[in-house]
Amino acid sequence: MDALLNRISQSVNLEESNLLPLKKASMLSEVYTVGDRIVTEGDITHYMFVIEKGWALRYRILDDGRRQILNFMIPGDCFDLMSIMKSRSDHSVSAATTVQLRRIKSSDFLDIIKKDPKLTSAFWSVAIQEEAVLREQITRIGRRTATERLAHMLLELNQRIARIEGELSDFLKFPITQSVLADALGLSVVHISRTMTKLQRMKLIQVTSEGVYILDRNQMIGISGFDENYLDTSKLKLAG
Amino acid sequence: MDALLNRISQSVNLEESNLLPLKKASMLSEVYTVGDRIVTEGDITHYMFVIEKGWALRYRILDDGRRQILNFMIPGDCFDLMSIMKSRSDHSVSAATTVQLRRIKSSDFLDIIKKDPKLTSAFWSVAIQEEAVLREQITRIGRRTATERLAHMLLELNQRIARIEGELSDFLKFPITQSVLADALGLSVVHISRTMTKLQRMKLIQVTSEGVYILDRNQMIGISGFDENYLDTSKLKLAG
DNA sequence: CGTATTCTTGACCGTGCTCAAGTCCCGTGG
DNA sequence: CCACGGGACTTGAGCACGGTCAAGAATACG
Repeated sequence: MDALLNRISQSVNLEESNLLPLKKASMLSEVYTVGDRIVTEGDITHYMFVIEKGWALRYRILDDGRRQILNFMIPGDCFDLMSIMKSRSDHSVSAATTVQLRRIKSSDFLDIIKKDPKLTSAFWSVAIQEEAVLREQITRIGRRTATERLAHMLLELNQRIARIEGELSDFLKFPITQSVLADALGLSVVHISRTMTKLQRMKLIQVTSEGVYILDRNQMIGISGFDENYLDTSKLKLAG
Repeated sequence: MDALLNRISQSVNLEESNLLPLKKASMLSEVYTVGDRIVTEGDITHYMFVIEKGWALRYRILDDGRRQILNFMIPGDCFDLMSIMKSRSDHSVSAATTVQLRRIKSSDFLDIIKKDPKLTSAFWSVAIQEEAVLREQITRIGRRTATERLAHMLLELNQRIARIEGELSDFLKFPITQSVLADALGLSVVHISRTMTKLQRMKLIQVTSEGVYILDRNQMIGISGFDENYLDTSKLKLAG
């Protein structure tokens, strides 16, 4: 429950007590390992999921096998909030690392948040952020160069991790292959490799098998046009 | 109110009576003309808007002037549902044609939909579709070629118009300059022009000053990988 | 009717792709 | 413990898709 609490209490002052009903109604899922599919395109899921541990990917596959990663999901991220409408999923979700989920029946979820305005507010905030992440992804792949895309993506993930960990670290633990990164950024694997090398030669990052050190954040921000206020929802509240 | 009614009654059986409270609490905006900004990045809007007439654009501008159109908004589309969280807008909205809006205070909107489960359901559905449109945009610009992107975009707009007009027409009234189309598809104006010409030479479309005739829908679908079930929300309902 | 914007077309260029070979790393089995 | 195999990453060479620049035509607008 910690992942969820951390996530949604950024924008709304929640107590453990607000989460109790969710906790009761939800259960931990089996553990998924790398590559396991959690949701398949076309499915109707009857659950809302929260990532407790690990990273997951939302993606679509085109007829000829091309893959587009829509976004990365990290602990505290929720999906599919939209399952409460019983619609078919237009994309798949799979585990990028070992993943532990918490799941709650859509109908229970709906009942619970309807009864607690703070929870309603919290999940609206989650939905807002989800859309913001998608919009950022659109401008990234639509109008930025390869170098900008990569730097921007690393900064975004670094920042999103910071929000759940409570502090901004210069080390981004990054369990993602270059092949996944390529499909996220609309580039080829080869070009991702070259671009990573380029960023390292520029002394902006250092790559290890565990992740990426951000050596010069200011210059990274400069070349990528990253917005430091991105996802700053600390001052959100429900209209009324 | 017709635009809104048409839009949301696809997924939920709504009567005029469901909309009455919204009608009472909302008002028609002044008319915007081409290029007028409706929302500016960084604004906190206190209103939810519905497009009654005309087309609008959501977009972001990068520091050096590059522009990315996030999506096209047509009659019946709503924004910003998210204003109920009082967050700053991370993008701008402007009129692509003469635009007439209906606006309703976020707080009133929230009160009204909370009282009517059908309305709650209807607007969840709107939010789902909004996200689906963004995801489609990501795969389009991330993993499709210029020709595929253009054909796919035309089919999407054709389909979205069909949903509000009630029937699928082979003529798409298209009030958009190639410059806007370029910024939507992550391409240059010059390349949009060449690609339109190419589609015409292939006898897939015919372009007039008023819009685009879709001459061979099947082949268009074939080359673009368009999903005909896209946004088919006719069977959605609220979990419970 | 003149000016500005949009669209078209050509020539050239460059970012990023493809193909291919080679290295590194790690897990598995002999 | 080493040999093997597979996946991930790197690097080079050549190419192509789409960008840029520029000039001219068409269209819209004041």
